[in-house]
Amino acid sequence: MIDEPAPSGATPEPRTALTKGQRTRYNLLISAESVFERLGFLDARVADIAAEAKVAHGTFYTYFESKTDIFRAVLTEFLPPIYQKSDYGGATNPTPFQRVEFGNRRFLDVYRGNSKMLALLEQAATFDPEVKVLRTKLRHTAERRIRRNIIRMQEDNIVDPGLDAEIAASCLVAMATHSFYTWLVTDKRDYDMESAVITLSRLWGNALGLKSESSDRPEYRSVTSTTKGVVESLDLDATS
Amino acid sequence: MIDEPAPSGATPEPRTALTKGQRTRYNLLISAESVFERLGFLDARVADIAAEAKVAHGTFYTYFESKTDIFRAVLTEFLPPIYQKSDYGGATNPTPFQRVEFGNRRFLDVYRGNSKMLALLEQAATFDPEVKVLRTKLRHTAERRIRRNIIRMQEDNIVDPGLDAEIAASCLVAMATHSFYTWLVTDKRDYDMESAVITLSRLWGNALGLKSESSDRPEYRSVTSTTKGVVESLDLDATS
Amino acid sequence: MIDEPAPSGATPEPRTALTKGQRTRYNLLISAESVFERLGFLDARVADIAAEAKVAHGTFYTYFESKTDIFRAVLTEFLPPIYQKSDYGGATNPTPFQRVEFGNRRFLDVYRGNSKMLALLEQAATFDPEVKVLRTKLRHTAERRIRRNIIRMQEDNIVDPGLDAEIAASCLVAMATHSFYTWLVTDKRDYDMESAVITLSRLWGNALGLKSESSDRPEYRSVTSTTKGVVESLDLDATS
Amino acid sequence: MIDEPAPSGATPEPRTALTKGQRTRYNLLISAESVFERLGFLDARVADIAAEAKVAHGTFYTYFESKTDIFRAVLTEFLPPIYQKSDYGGATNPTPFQRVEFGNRRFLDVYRGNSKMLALLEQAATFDPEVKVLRTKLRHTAERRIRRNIIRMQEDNIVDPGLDAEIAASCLVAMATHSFYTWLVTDKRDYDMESAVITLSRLWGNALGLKSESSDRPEYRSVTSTTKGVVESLDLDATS
DNA sequence: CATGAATGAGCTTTCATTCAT
DNA sequence: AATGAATGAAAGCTCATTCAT
Repeated sequence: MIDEPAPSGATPEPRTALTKGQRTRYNLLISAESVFERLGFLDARVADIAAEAKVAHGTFYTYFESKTDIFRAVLTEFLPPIYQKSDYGGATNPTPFQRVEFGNRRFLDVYRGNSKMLALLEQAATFDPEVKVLRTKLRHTAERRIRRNIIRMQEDNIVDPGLDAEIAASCLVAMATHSFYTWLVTDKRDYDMESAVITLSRLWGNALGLKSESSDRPEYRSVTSTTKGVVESLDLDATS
Repeated sequence: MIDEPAPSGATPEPRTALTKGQRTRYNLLISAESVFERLGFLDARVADIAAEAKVAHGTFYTYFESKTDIFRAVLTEFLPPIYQKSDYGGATNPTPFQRVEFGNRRFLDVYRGNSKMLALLEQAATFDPEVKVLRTKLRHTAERRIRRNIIRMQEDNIVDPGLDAEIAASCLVAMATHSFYTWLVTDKRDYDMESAVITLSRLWGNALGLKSESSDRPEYRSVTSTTKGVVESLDLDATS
Repeated sequence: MIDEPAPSGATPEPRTALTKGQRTRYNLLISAESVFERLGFLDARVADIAAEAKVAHGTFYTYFESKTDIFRAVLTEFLPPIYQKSDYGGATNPTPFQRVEFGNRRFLDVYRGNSKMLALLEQAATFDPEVKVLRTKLRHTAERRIRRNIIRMQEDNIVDPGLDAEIAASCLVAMATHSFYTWLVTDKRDYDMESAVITLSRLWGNALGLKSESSDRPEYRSVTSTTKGVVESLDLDATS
Repeated sequence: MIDEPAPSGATPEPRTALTKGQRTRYNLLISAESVFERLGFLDARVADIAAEAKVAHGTFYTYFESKTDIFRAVLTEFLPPIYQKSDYGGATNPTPFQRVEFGNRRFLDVYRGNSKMLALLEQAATFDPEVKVLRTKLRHTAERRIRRNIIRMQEDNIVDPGLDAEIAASCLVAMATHSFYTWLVTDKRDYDMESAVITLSRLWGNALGLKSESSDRPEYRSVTSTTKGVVESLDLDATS
């Protein structure tokens, strides 16, 4: 973030010198993302992508087999980074409630910064099996991490032990992702996102029956919002 | 087949005698539903629908303006009934926890019986603005009802008063609908749905900080499942 | 032939009233034949065929699935008639030599009147498996008939009994068809076809060791040419 | 692989040391033959040939002007040798019947060993004028030689003098080449080739009315098969 | 109302060939 | 000579929609 050469949004800049071919491929990817975001998958034409990348129509097919192919490439090469674990300096000993809120805030950032891409992901998942698999994989990764956290907290006796950890994880991920998806991607609701994150996190904590050892959540008062600390619980990095 | 409207499953049969034109229109609707479920919106062709309805290709356009038109008609005329309020006989004085569980069970039934249609709804909502509006309306109706219930229960002091009722309603609807959507429509997971409903309901109740006057939820034990009683909290009927 | 409405060359005129669709299909077939003959299979474009039939490009696909499809249709619907058995009035008791000559003369007529089509058949057979099958079928039908005649004549003791009838039939059909093909289709040689048929027939008769009971072939003199009588030996009608 | 031209089967190996450029050209030819045999002319792509020769796509055009160009080169540089006169040691004084059989046997060998190439030759001749010329030239060479033999034998009074030598030669070449082509290239018939050659040769001899001075063909018995002696009658070498 | 033939814009994809490096 | 990226003309095919009968 600090010493990197100014990444533009979520799309990562290639780090090393590129051959001419790699450069063209990269330009096509960037152009495709732009065109897909502007027109959606269905209305986007290969011609649009090629034109935006300033290459001949046929050049497109030197690098990608089809519109679907480049679409998947955009998702697989540009999406994962937005889910990468981001460490955040000091923040010693976050309470469980804080961790939940950190996680949800991280989610908010991801949906805020990539709403178009995520809308594309959902759209394509409805008709492209491979994209569906990608989406399922991302979701599973998130669920797995949450599930582990729930189990650990159940062992620590600070979470309702009557909950099925796996199903609960699935439900909570559904709540967080779909809420943000609804608010930011499909419905464009004008909720105050600060309040929304706090409410969502409170529901989440309540749902688990979360009891901090040191009673970090004062009964019926808003949690203190902060983004410090390592976000672990919601890391969706598919490769981890 | 010839003199009977042949109702099937959730699709409502017309109640009164139909003119020939109405009959043809109805046949087209039924066929469209079948074709859309089989092929998805994008791969379905008007020709398929006409063929399945045993009418000439051109006849289609006597009744519907376009493929999108009949698609919307299928959704608006066949979907609403699946969200109809279903009263459930006796069941006197259900506890709040029971009501939550009843609601979620009703949700389960809806997703179980209409997974294809609901998948179509999601798919079409990603590229058809009118369908998107329809989906948003259905969701709002559900959220409104939940919100009212939350507010009422907050007034009765049996729900966490620190929660923003509107946002909480949105989150909880997201959790329930998206969980079922994931489990039954997109991922086809083999979770035991009985356990899933119970876990989901428990999370829901916990999230709200639900306290029954008569302590209806024994600490850390599964709720008794029943489908009797009137499902109010999740009624999505857009007309109500 | 006499009371029919002026058939044009080898292409048969439809006999009954045609619906609009059948008329269009027929026009496309006629146009396709013309275009294929003019440009060959490879250079012919669907657009050319549609244009020649004066229909929209898309109309083509109402009747045929692809260029290959209509090509096969042209061959299967227009070729078989050119091989149909043609009776030829009186000519009582043709001698075996006369029958051979009749057959070859019939062959000549077929190749003369349909050289373009037969060139197309050969061309397409080199890359279209179905056309190859068609060609093989036509050839087999011819071989079968010749074989039967050879066997019968061997039984009558007027043909070299040391010949394998099947292989001999295959060789003789190869000789006749490929000679005419070379002379008339590929090389356009300016041989006098009258002499050519006579020489070919004499070779054929010699090859079989043909001995007429009444010595119909005067030693070393040209046979009398005639086209009367029923041509049986070379009937290639695949349906018989 | 590196310092050897790797000759394979019928394809002639270059005899002298090659420059790097010549080596590349040769590799391209070998690769082209392989690719054409595998895919046919139409489906073969320049890219395939270059890839198989392990050179860059563009390098192809340093050596050949087009796909058609290298195709012709393959035919002219690799086909002629297969028609080379092959002397066959001792075999003193072959009878005319033996010579016919030798010739047909030689033909059989050629078609057996080069069916793919000969199929390609036929295919390309249907759409490439230059290849057509090549094919006609090969055929003419064969016909010329047969014609000379026929004339000589007619002068020797051992062949039917009523036959037009040129047309007869054309017919007999058609019979032999097209029979083998049908049996081995297009139809893949499972005739016993030994019997086939004998039948074919017998027909050939009969057709010419061949009378050996010393009656070399015992009435209705198979000729003795041998491949010894110089094959003259069917030598197709276009350069002779 | 029903028919079904006709329309044609619009998209994807291929690959022989060129050319700057 | 060799490279391999870039070119772009061409063609096939689809299918929602129209319309004359």
